[in-house]
Parts: sequence; C-alpha cells; structure tokens
Amino acid sequence: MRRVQLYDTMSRETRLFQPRFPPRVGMFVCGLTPYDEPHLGHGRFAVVFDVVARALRHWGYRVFYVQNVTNLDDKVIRRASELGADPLELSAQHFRTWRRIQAAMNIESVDLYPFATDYVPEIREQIAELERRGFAYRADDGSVYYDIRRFPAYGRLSGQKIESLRAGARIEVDRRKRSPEDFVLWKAATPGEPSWESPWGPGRPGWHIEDTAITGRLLGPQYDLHGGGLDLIFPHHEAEIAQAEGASGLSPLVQYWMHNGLLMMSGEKMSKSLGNVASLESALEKFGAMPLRFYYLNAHYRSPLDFTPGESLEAAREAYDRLRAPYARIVAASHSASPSGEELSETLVAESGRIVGEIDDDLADDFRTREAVAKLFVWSRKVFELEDRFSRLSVGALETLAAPYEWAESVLGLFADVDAGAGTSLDPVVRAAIAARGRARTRGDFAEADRIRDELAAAGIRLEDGSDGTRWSLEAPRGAG
RNA sequence: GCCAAGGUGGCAGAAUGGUUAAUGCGACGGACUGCAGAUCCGUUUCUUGGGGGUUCGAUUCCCUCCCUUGGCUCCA
Repeated sequence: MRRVQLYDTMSRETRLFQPRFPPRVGMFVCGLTPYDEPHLGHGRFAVVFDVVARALRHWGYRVFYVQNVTNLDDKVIRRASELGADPLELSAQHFRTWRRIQAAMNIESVDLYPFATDYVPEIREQIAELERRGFAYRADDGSVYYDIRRFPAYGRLSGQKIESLRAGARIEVDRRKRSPEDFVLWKAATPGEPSWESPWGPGRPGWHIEDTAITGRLLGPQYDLHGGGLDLIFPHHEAEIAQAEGASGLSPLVQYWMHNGLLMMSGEKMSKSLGNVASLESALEKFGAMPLRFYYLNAHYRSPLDFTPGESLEAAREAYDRLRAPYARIVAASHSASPSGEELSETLVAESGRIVGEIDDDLADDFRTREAVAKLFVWSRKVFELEDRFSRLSVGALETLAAPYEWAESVLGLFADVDAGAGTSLDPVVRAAIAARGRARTRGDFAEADRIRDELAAAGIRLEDGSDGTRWSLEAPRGAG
C-alpha cells in the first residue's frame, strides 16, 4: 500500500497513515449546518476533503466517506422562525443547494450525507449509554448534560486545560450545569420547536451528539480519519471524543484528525456570524468550478488562505487557464491523431513519468497540492514548446504529454472542463466560419475578418491565430456546468 | 488571561540546515500577429517580522520580543 503521511492534530505531528483495517478507510467530515447559503469558506473544506478521499482511493484504499448534515439546531430554528418556515424544510432546501454546488464543483467523493434527525434513535441510545456509565446527568428542565469532570482527557485535542477554560470569561453561567464547561446532550423541548420523545422527556439532540451517534452507527466506535475546519477543534471535536469514548469505553475514537485552515477575508475569518461572507454559488457562476477548485488547491490545506474580493479568483482564473490550455490542446489534437505519428524524445517520456511520480509523492506527503500544481506549471511550459508539432504526434506521444494532467484530473479533480471545444459537433460549423474569415484576411478585408471573430466571440467561441492556422475554443464553461 | 496557528517579493503562495529562496498572477521590454489573443525570450521584487543564540553555514533548530489570526460563544 502507498506510503502516505499526514498531519494529525491530536499528536501535532506528521504521521504515517495506517488505517485500522487496510485497505478500508472510515472517513468522517463535519459538514454544514444548512440554515443559509454556503460561502467560500465552506467550499474550501469540501474541496480539501474531496481531494483527500480521491487521493486515498487513487492509492488503492477503499474509502467510506461520510459527511454529516446538521439539519436541526438553534440556528436553523431561529432562521426558520424569522422566515416563518418549517425548520426541517428550510435546512432540506439549503442542503439541496449544497449538493448541487458540490456536484458542480466536481465533488462526488462523499458516500453518504446523513441527516442528524434521521439518527434520533442512535442519539438516544448513546445518551442513555453515557448516562449508564455515569458521564451524563439530567437537569431539572429535562435536558441532559455531559459531565466533563468525568472525562479527564477532555481538552487533549485542543491543548486546553479545563482550569484554563474557566478563565475564558465568555462561558455563560448556567445554573443547570454542574460545571460551566458541561455541554448539552439532549435539549428539553421548547413549545413550537421540533422534538422527539425520550426517556428524559421530549426534546432534541444537542449539537455534538449527532456526529458520534452517526459515526458509531456507520463507522463503528473507532475509525480512521476525522476532518473538519480548524474552528471546530474546540469545543466540537473535543466533545465528540468525550461522547464517543465515554459511551464505548474505547480509545482513541479516531486514528487521525485532519483540520483545514480557514478562509480569511481582509484579515478576518470568513463566517456567517461576522457577516463578511462571499457567496460560494455566485463565485461558482462567475468564475466556474475549476478555477475555484484551483484557488483552493493553490494553497496548502492547513494554511490560512487570504481572499481578496475582485482579485483572488480573477488571478486563479488566469492561472488555471494557463494550466488548462495545453491539456485542452493535447486532447483536441488526439481526436485526429494516428498511432503512427511522431514519437517524443526519450527525455520527454522519462520526464512525463517523473513528474507524475513527483506530484504523486507530493500528495502523499500531507497533501501538498501547491507543490503538485507548481510542477504542473513547469510541465505546461514544456508542453507549449511542442505545440507546433501536436498535429503530427502519435496517439502514444500525446498520451505521454497528457499523463500529468490526467493524474491531476483524477486526484485533484481539475480539468473537468477540458473536453469542450474542438471535436464536438460544433466543429464543422465553426471551421466553415474560420475558413470564411481566412479568405477575408487573405484579401485584406480585416473589417470582415474581425466581424466574424466578434460574432463568434459573442456566441462564446474564441478564435486564436497561430503559426499553424486558426484555433477555436469554447469560453470556459460557467455556472453549474 | 489561557490554548493553537501564522508573519517570505506589488499580490497569492511554496520550500530547504549549504550553489543564483519554487510556482503562478501582475508589471515592463522584445519576438510573433493585419489587429487581438495565446505562446516564447528577457527583465522586474523578497537577505524570508525585530533581536539574541546554536552551527563552518539558518529562511529552515533554540530563546525572546513584536504583530496578525483562530479557539475558549454559533461557525468549515
């Protein structure tokens, strides 16, 4: 099995990846609370863990990737009541948007999107188990709390000590809790809000319990990989550990904790509560899915990523176009290539193989996507140098040129937009227009030539004159395509 | 206050105890072009937050200070 290293938040070091039962990998990522439109920060975690799953599968692991959906919590309820909507319908609606966006972004690696409210029996069962084992207590109002004092390891993931949490003045004083740090497992019902029956009276799940109930059911009491945003480490993931390990008596809950860095907007974290969000969907419409993926993968997943409106995605689009163009031309040329065409030099063949090996190594070293991208750019320069020969190259030679891009296509999920253009049914039509323009140019009628070019441009077809004739391409697909 | 992450050229953003610190965007000049675009060639800019230490040698290791961000409240 491929040697893979990844950084584990718990041990704070890069460790060799060893799933419990290779080649199977149980992977869980904290998904959204869909009470509003997703923003650019959400796109980051989605792409990051999509690449993790893709890469592991590429290396032969059989990954079962679960991304939960917190379809009911305080925020969903609050927003729904503001809108006069049903909370579960509201979150279902926003989840559909999320799924649509993920599909548009070429994210198909998630096997299951479990809804919190579909796991109420498992949640009740886990709370009951925690109660039996003495980790939970009932409050007077019918809520159930986790008793943090019973779980000494609480704080290990985040490096926090319970005593120092006390100093944080922001913990609300709540008379119902034994310790201020205790968190709610089962929230007593409020009239008008969704609730379920339970041994403790009607209520609904607390925020943290759904994840461990879901993973307990789907991945077992112990599994391999848990991912999420850096901002979830405390208290959310800390609480997950306390719940799962408390209920099962088994430790550790997960072998590897992966956390992605946050998207920053003018020096601050982009978040709904700060109101400094940029809509993911409109970025997708304006720039297209591939430039967006490129933008995320152009940084290491653990680093903070600075987003500058009117700049970051524009630059990403330019850069991505440069990466995509040579591959698109290889693909176009291969439509009409023959097996007996020219071959590449041995040096180039070797280099193609070497680059694929290197970028594969980069990914296996804690997913250094930026390194892989930089090497693809170097390769692109070499490919462009051969461009004049494309039409004469053999099928095999073109495949060799395409190999690094194909690797990126399957592991990084880039270049899903490459096939559009030459070779499609539009080709004969566009060629006729190009020929007409060519005649106009020959006789010096540049006004007519430019008119033809402009009209095609208006239809999204771009012409470029080169030494070997005129080439055409479709504008990069936009929106959900 | 406590915990954690980060400070690299105009911008984004890599990397390494040791030749000229990637890559891309941008800018400038040149080639090519009827023009445009793309491409190619060249140029542009960082002595890697400040200070100290370890070392033959540090951007990379250690200490300290400053600054930024995140977490301690919902949050990818």
